[in-house]
Amino acid sequence: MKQALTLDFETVFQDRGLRATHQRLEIFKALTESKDHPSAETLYGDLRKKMPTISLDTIYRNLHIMETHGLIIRVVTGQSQARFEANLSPHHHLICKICHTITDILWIDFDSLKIPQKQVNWGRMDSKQATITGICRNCLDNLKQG
Amino acid sequence: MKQALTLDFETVFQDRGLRATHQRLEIFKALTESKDHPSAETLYGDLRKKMPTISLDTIYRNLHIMETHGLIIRVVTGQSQARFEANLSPHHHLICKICHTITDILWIDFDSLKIPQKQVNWGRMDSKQATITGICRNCLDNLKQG
DNA sequence: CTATTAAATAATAAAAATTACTATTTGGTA
DNA sequence: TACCAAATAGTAATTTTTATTATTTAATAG
Repeated sequence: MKQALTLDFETVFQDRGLRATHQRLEIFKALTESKDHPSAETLYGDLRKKMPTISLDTIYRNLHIMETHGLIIRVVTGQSQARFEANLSPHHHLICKICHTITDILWIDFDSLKIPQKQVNWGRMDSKQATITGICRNCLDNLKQG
Repeated sequence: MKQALTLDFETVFQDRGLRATHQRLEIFKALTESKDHPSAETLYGDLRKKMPTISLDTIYRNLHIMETHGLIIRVVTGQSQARFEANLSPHHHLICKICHTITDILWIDFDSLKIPQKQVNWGRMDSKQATITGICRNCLDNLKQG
């Protein structure tokens, strides 16, 4: 079972002419297993527990490679740090401006919405995404207390 | 006419208990007059032509202050550089992933869309924004040529 | 199963983007 | 006109990301 999963990850890269290195597999696996849209720095911290010698450069390089190969998505935020996810199914984001938590949501009504007629000649549109910003319940509660 | 405009800008800050300094007025004016969602660095380059001694720190500090006072918006992008605008009316963005140009669009159908019922308890939602990413007509033409 | 080789990595440095520090200047008020 | 807190310029320090290079490793072919 676990063997089969590892093989899947390997072929994902090999099918694209990319080497299935240990670091690369672990970075991708971490992204597929996490739901918190980690930054490069966060991934670095997490992965060093299992691979103490992994370098931050390797994280950034592989995130960039996976992004250009469409294996992961760079989440559109207003933060300075870039955030990533491996969830490629159509979904959208709730972003808390206090704790910077990003929550995935489904929004079928938005997915089926047509882009305004006026913009059809803008160019090639690859994806449309909705971002809702505000303050999450948890941070709201903290504000009331403090 | 120009005098009246200057007075308006001044009261915008004074009403909020902020000093109407020359630098602050010029930064805000530059944002209200530009349509290209400039970054701090871009504003710095532009403003230095008229105010050679203005510092980058002043740009960043004032952008942050204006953002927290709701006078400008930090545009949600996938870039490392932050981008800003003073257009506060509801609108959305087309972002070219080649030249990073940001184009404003109106999208009334999206504006009137209700947020999924499932998420009503997430917290306090302040704004919802649609971001469409792709490659603009200009960059598409360049790709075909090169 | 070993040798080969180009791709990938670790370690480090550099660059880019943002924030902090401090002496000086300035806008608003008295 | 003088005062004073707020804001600025100049500089340094952080944070975030990308580049450089010697070494290691995955894929392959013998």
